[in-house]
Amino acid sequence: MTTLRERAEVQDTKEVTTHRILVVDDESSISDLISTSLRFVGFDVRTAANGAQALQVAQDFQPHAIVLDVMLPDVDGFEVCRQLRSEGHNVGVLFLTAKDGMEDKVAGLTIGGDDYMTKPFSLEELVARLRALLRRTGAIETMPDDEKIRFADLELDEATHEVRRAGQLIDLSPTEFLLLRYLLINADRVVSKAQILDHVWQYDFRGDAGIVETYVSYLRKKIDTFEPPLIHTVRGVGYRLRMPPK
Amino acid sequence: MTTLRERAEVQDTKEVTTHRILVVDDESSISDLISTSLRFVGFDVRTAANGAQALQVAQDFQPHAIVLDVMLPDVDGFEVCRQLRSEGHNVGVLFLTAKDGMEDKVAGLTIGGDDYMTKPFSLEELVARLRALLRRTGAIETMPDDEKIRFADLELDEATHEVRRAGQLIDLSPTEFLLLRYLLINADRVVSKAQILDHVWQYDFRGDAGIVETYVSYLRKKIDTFEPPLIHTVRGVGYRLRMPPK
DNA sequence: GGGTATTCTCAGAAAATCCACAGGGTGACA
DNA sequence: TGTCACCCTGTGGATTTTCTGAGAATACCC
Repeated sequence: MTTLRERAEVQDTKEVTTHRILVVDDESSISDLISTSLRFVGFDVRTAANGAQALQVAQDFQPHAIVLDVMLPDVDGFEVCRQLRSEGHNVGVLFLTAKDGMEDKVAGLTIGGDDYMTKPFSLEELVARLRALLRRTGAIETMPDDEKIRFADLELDEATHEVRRAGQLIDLSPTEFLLLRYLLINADRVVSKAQILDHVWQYDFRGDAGIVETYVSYLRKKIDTFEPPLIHTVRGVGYRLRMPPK
Repeated sequence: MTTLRERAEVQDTKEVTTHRILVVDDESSISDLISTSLRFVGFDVRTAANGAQALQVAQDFQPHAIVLDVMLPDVDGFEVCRQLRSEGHNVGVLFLTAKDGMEDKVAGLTIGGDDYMTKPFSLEELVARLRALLRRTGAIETMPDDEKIRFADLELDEATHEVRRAGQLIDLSPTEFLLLRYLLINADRVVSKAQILDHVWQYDFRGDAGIVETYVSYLRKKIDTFEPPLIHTVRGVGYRLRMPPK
């Protein structure tokens, strides 16, 4: 399996107070991928490869949130979660599940402030969900407006998943939303198609980078029919969200 | 394989705190080319020819960044990277990949601040990407303005890929951008056409040096329509960016 | 189940870029 | 002032990159 890594961005959203995240997964490729990604956006990350280890690490790491695979070699994720809670750890948990029949079961078990995602997922989404989780569990105290990303007359609301341009509501598909979000987070800087692919698409996507062009085209049709256009292509390099040059 | 046709350049941007870079490639022609180039710009370079050696050297060299070919005789670059990280080396990696079937394997290379380039590349670009990598991984502490290179009323922004003359935005093609960047880095110094060719063009470029004249001409048409002209030719020697003598 | 939305591939068109080449300029120097 | 080497720049074709529409495959929703 490929180890994922690379590049440069999201300085904007670096965590101010560094939050501690525990990542629990027995596949090292996955936990590497996740922890690299989370570290990069500014979290303090520790990993565990099984339930026992998870409990142990949680004890002295005292994480603010846990990314927890439900399928572990020893006990399953739910059990780990239960034990943590009974030991008084009051942390949010983001469950990871394979894409089998389990989904409903997981959904039922994530009653509190918890959440779950099915593998494979996009790293952008992982980060977004984790932040939302931290907010819900009070680990991040948030101003009411804090969940909106703005650029020019463009506004993206994390909480409601609404996007507006010039006040007007715009309907985006999930992928379009993630792409726009990534562009917004990196507003004004050039991001390459490879970067976009790595962050917005599921980590096991093996297709061509041409898909990015297609989605940029979709996005333009939806948000850049307004004036002025905000999505600009930097030939040979990538794309960039920017205000019209003055 | 090409050797550097001429030496001596880029003193301006010598690293202040010398950064240690580990170059890992089994083709000695490539690793020579790279390490020579990096040493010139002021890095402290060490090389390794395979994965095992890389791990070993990394251990006592403690590099700030690694230039890592993914195709190695023993283990592949991804594995090397993973092992490094699991040993606690928290360094940025700039992967080098061949232009062929690698495309799908390339997925995920830009996740954690790392980057990749496909061979063949231009040395200018290598250095630029490496610097960006060091900035991202915090090995270079950066002022917000640090990604701009200025000379007179000329300004080149690495992050946005914008170039301005007298505040006015100027649109450059990728090669024009690299060329201008090279001239800017060597501002006030004469650079020969051979040097330019070696640094700006891909290292396997087999064409005529006359191409440099063509591109200088392009550049002049775009940035030297302003007064005063900044690109000066030093007959028989090369080109030089300079302010008009008063 | 059927209809709709979404994702992704593919391929042609359009545009930008790259590069070779060649004629005309220009500076250096005798 | 003539000559020569070097340099500038326009032309044009090949190549690369990007955009976009059409359609197949899939997922989602009622």
